[in-house]
Amino acid sequence: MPSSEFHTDPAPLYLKTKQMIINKIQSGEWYYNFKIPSEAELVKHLSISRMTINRAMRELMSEGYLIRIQGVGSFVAKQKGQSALFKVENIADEIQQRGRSHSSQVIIMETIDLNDAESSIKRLDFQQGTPIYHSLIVHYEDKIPVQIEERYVNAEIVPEYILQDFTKQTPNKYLNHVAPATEGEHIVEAVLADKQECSLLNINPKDPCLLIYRRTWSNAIIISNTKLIYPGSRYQLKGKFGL
Amino acid sequence: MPSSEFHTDPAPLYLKTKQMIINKIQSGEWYYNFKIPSEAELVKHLSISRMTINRAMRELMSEGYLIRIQGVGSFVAKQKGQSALFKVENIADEIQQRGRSHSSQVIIMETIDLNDAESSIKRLDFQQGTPIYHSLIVHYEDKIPVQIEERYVNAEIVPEYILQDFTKQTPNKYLNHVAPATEGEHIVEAVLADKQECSLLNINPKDPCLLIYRRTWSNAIIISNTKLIYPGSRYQLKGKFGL
DNA sequence: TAGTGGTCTAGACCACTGG
DNA sequence: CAGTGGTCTAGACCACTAG
Repeated sequence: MPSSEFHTDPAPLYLKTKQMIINKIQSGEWYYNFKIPSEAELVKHLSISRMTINRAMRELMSEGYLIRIQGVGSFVAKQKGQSALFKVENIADEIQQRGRSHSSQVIIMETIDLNDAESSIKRLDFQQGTPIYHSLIVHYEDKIPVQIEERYVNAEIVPEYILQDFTKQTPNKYLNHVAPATEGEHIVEAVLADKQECSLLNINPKDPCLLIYRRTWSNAIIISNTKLIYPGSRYQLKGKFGL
Repeated sequence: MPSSEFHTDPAPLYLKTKQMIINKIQSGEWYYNFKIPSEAELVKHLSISRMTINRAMRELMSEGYLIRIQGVGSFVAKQKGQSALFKVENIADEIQQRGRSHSSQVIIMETIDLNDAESSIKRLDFQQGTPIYHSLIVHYEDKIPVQIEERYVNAEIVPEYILQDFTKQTPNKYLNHVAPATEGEHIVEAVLADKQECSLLNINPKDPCLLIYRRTWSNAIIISNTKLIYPGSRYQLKGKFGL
C-alpha cells in the first residue's frame, strides 16, 4: 500500500483509508478476529496523520467492521448479513451496500387459484376469487444462498407482476414502484427449514432459521403476502427506533 | 453555557458537547429547523477547539439529530416518528393479555466490573469504568418457561436496579418507569440455545430459538443491553407498521 | 466577499493493556 | 515498561453558499 496512490486522486483520505480496510476485510486478507495494523503503523505506511487514521478506524468501529480495545489493538469484527427488521428493505440493495454481489434465481412463477381452505391455512387473506400470482425466489450473496422469498401477490392490483424478470429487479423493488405499501405486518419466528428449503439454502436440517411472514397493504387492499426464510448462521435482522 | 462547568468534571469534551446540544433540542429551546450556533461560535463560547466541536456535531448528524450543510449551517433535524413496531412490550403484560399467568425466577443479580475487552466483545458500549449490574431472569407462562432475559444495566443511571424484586415487577417495567428509553436498537437472530439455556427453558438442544439483542438509550446515554432468548416453538414476534 | 462546514496535520497528554 | 487506542489542540487550506 504505497502512499503514492493514496494522495493522488481527490477523495477524503479518511474515506480512502476506510475503503482500503473494508477491502482487506472483504477479500478475506484480514479475516475475523485478525489484529489489524495499529494506528501508528498505518500512519507510517500510508503517510497520513494519526487523527485521520483514527477517524477512519473509529467510524469503521461504529459501523460494525472493527472492534477496538484500548491498550490492545483493533480487530476485525464478525460479519453477518443484516437486514432492517421493520423497514421493508430490498435485499439486493442491502447486499450491495455491504460490497457483495447479489444474484437470484426464480424457482416458481405461476398463477394460482386458492380455495378457501388453502387460503386460510396459508394466512392469505385475499378476497375470495381474487386471482393470485405465486413466486418463489432464492437470493444469493456472493453465490451463497441467504434468503428464500415466497410471495403471493394480488393479481388484480399488480397484473403485470407475472411478466417481470425477477433476476433483474427484485419483487420488493418492483412492488414498491407500482404499488407502494402503506401498511404492513410482520411475524418473526425461529424454525427449522423443511427438506426443500434446506436444499435451496444449502444448509443442514438442524440449522435454525429465521422465518418472517410479511403482509402488506396499499390503502387497505392487500397487496402481497410473503414468507421469507433466512439461515440463522448467515443473517441477522436489525432495527432501530426512537429519538 | 459557561465554559467553566464544561472543563471541570471528567468526561470527554466532545461527549459533553453532544449532550449539551441534545439537551437543548429535547428541551425545545432548539426546535425543528432551528439554526444552531456555528462551529466557530461554539469554539468561542465553550473554549473548545474546533476539531472537538466538529466531532460532536458530525456524530450528532450521523445519529440523526442534526442536518449540516456546507456553506450554510447546522440545523435541528425532524424527530423521527415513533414506530409502534418497536414498542418494547412488557412480557408480563403480554402474557396476561392472553389470559395466562406470568411468573419469573431471578437466577443472577450481581454487580460486575467489565474490563474493556469483555465490554467490546459483548457490545456493551458503556463508558469505561461505569459500574454495571447484571441480571438473569427466566419468565414463565403458566409455569412453562418462555423467555430468558439477561440484562446489563448502567448502574450510574439506575443505581437502585439491584435492589428491586423482579419477581414482582419486570425489569422492563421498572426501567420504563425510572429511565424510559428514547432510542433503541434490536438485532434478531435464529440460534440454538446452549446447554444452560436449554436447561432453563426446558427445551431440546435442537430446538431453534429467537435471540434478540436489544440496546436502549436515554438521551444518548446507554441504559441497558439485553439478550432475550425465546423458544421458537413457543413464541412469535409480531409487529405492524404504517398508517 | 464573508461565513459555513469538510478535511488534514503534527504534536501532545492520557488511560489502559500486556509482559 | 512499551504499545495501544482516546482525546484534545491550534492552526491550516479547501469547497461551498449566500448576499
